[in-house]
Amino acid sequence: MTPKAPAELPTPLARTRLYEQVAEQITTWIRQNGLKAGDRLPPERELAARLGVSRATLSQALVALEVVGVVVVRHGDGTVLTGKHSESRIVEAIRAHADRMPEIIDIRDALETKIASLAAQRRTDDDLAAIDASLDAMAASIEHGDRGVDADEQFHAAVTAAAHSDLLAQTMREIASLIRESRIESLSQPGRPRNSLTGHRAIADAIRARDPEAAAAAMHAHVEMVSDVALLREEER
Amino acid sequence: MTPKAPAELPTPLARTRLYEQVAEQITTWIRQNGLKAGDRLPPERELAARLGVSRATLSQALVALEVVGVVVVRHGDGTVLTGKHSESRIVEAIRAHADRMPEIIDIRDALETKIASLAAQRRTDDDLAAIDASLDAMAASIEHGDRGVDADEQFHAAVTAAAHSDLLAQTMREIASLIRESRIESLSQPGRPRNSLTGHRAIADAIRARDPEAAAAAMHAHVEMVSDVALLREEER
DNA sequence: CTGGACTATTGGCTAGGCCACTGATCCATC
DNA sequence: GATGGATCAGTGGCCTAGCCAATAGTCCAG
Repeated sequence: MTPKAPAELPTPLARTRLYEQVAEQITTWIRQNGLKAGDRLPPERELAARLGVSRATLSQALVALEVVGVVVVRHGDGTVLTGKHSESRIVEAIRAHADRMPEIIDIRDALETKIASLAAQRRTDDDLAAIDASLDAMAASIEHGDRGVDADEQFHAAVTAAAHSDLLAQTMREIASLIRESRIESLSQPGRPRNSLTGHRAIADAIRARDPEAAAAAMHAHVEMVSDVALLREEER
Repeated sequence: MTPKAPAELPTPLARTRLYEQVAEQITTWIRQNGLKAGDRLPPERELAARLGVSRATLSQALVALEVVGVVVVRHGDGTVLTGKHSESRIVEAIRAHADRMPEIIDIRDALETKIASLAAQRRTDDDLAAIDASLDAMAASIEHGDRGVDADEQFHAAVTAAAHSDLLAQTMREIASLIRESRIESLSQPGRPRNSLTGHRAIADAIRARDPEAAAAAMHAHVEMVSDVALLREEER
């Protein structure tokens, strides 16, 4: 409604709570000193004093770390580190290694191939309409000389929805941010958007025909095509 | 080292911290009153009084809920709910629906088939040795009339390791607890452990021969066999 | 050598208080 | 009328001070 959004205002200024900073300090301290599972943090009273905060605030930070699974606080004993760290999250596991593009492609292939197959079996007419709509959007986007990143995501989201599996959708969502990176890379290649659109059409047709094998094959080929770029880029460095 | 573990001692007694109970109460309260994203929690002072805890404790509970992403606490304004809930975690998403056995099988099929394929391409001799060892363990286990649940897990873990993909391994780990349930079901069927062992041998042979397609096919058949039971059980109720 | 009592250490939780931020309202100014 | 400043009530942020409760180690009696 705002009459012409004014470019981009400074920034909403990300303000942090004290406990967040404290938690941050503690984790860096853990990393720097190379503490491992089973090691103990200093007593709350001492740690609070050293960090210059009250015990209450430190306690909040420990609650946060406990929820995330970095430490476990034991009444009367102390605060000990767990081995888990925050490794329970898939994405972070990868981000740590920075460039695991091949692995991303592996899992994407595994999931999307299955998703395509299921979509061919389970899709409703509405699902199909959504998929077709995303194809149109991508075609239009390319017409305008755009790369069609959004439309690309829209297509994959529509197919995923058509598979009617919450778990698969959930897992895809978890690695979505990783996939997005490779997606942008790929679509930046000259002529790639058009190839991608062709691939999408093949997948859509197989789903329309309710042919699981063809859908899986088409999706597999599509993911492979994308991987070319990503892998190439990987070797370049 | 303990001379003969004494069956199963009572229970370590799961003690909970007050803030956990408070957080629990708040979430149930949210659910019962059907609060949605954007709605506000009562002021801390009032809420603390109503729950019969101090503001400090309530604050800890709110930190926990904030870390999990249920609420966002705004200084000077109030505590508002986010729409995210705890849906970021795959396992919990499923546990909520309790019996999503078919979905678990879908994703297991997607991941393990790919893993088998990769294992066939990338396995080292050591990987193969580990896989063979798990087969021996399962055979021995069955000899003893056991169901071989542990050996079964060991086999799949060995294959996963042979795929040399941290991301896939990580994702498998995320849904491991869910798979375990279906695994126990399956192996409880009479004669099933032996069938399972045969399936494992076929997979191992394909990996030994470095034949990705055969490995994928064998794994797919294996997962399908397991699904029979699980799906059957699903229909029974 | 076992079992119980004691004690120092450490976290759990509360009470009460002051400060900082937010949003609404009102009003002086232009 | 619109703008910008001042004010105020409500709300969270964080602190101090203190007592309670659990733990683990020590020591002693049996």
